[in-house]
Amino acid sequence: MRLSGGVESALHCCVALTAADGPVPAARLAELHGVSATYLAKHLQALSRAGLMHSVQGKAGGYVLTRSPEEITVLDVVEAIEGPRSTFVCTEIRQRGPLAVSPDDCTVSCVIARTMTAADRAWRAALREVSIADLRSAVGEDHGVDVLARIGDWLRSPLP
Amino acid sequence: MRLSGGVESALHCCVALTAADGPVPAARLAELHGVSATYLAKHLQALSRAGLMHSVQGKAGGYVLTRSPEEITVLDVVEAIEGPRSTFVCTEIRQRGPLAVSPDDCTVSCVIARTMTAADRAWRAALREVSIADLRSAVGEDHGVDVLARIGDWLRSPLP
DNA sequence: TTGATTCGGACAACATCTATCCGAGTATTA
DNA sequence: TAATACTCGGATAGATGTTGTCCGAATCAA
Ligand code: SF4
Ligand code: SF4
Repeated sequence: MRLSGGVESALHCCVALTAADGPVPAARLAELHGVSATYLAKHLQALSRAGLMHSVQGKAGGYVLTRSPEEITVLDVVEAIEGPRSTFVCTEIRQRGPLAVSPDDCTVSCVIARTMTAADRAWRAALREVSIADLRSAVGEDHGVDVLARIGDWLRSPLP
Repeated sequence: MRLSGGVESALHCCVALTAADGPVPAARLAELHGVSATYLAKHLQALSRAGLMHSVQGKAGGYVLTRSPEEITVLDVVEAIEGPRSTFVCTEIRQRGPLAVSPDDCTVSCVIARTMTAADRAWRAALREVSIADLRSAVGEDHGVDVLARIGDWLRSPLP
């Protein structure tokens, strides 16, 4: 029950992309964050499949956010990386064993599944409340308002 | 990011134990639920280590709940199986790369970690609201009030 | 004292996550 | 226009954690 580490990288990349005007290659984002370039590319592909960003191929290509930062929630990123499946999967234990209840009495999911699903929804609701724009402004408050500008400049600067 | 399947079995066992007066062996609980006996034993050991139930060895031994069902929450069971660690682990990406922030500016956890931790707390809070007693009463409402009595009778009946 | 029965932790098989590689495709540019 | 350099994309191995199993040590009833 550990969240994939790629979620953290993906969120950082989304925030960094808000500071860039043009497309940014995956290799550049990986160097900025000090992570594996090839592995980060895999996660960026997942974000692209989910429609959060679209890729531009060719010499000056890279990734660009499709929507405005206010329209992308943390939940969108998490579900793009982890998949939309719920954390709890029911195996219908109540229909097994010597005292199994008949499938006719299982029209509604049982109380255990209901409890787990409710908790899962609460988790997702908390993630949906925060947008990439919120993250960006909070980063500005924590580390100075010019940190985004510095990131933008570094992304535009040519590689040595 | 899938919850361990053992959580489901463990919760069912806790509810079943509220219907039994004396200790119940792991093998009996496994047969009742139609799951692997040796694997269920592993999870019951975890619950025992967490102090939710205590084991009685010997001929008429088994597992007994230590507290009343009202005093055991679903969160207690989940944390006993999954471990108390948070779902999100921070790797301090902001301290890496060419624009790394100095550790002096990292006295407080960053906004991404704060968001993830808040969502994790919401998930745990939802699980803490439901007790084993709540599950038991809900099972009675869903499948008839006598289902608990039938489970208790079956647990007491001798093996063929 | 005997003996059957139980738990407890140590041991493989499987799945998932992590990390990597090279080919397909496109805008640049001479 | 044709060569070219750069990009993404999915297919491919390795590490980690989960699932499932086994047998020995301890315990209580007879
Ligand atoms: S969690 Fe609920 S629905 Fe799933 S097997 Fe258990 S009783 Fe059935
Ligand atoms: S910026 Fe936040 S989530 Fe990212 S590494 Fe730093 S503390 Fe962790």
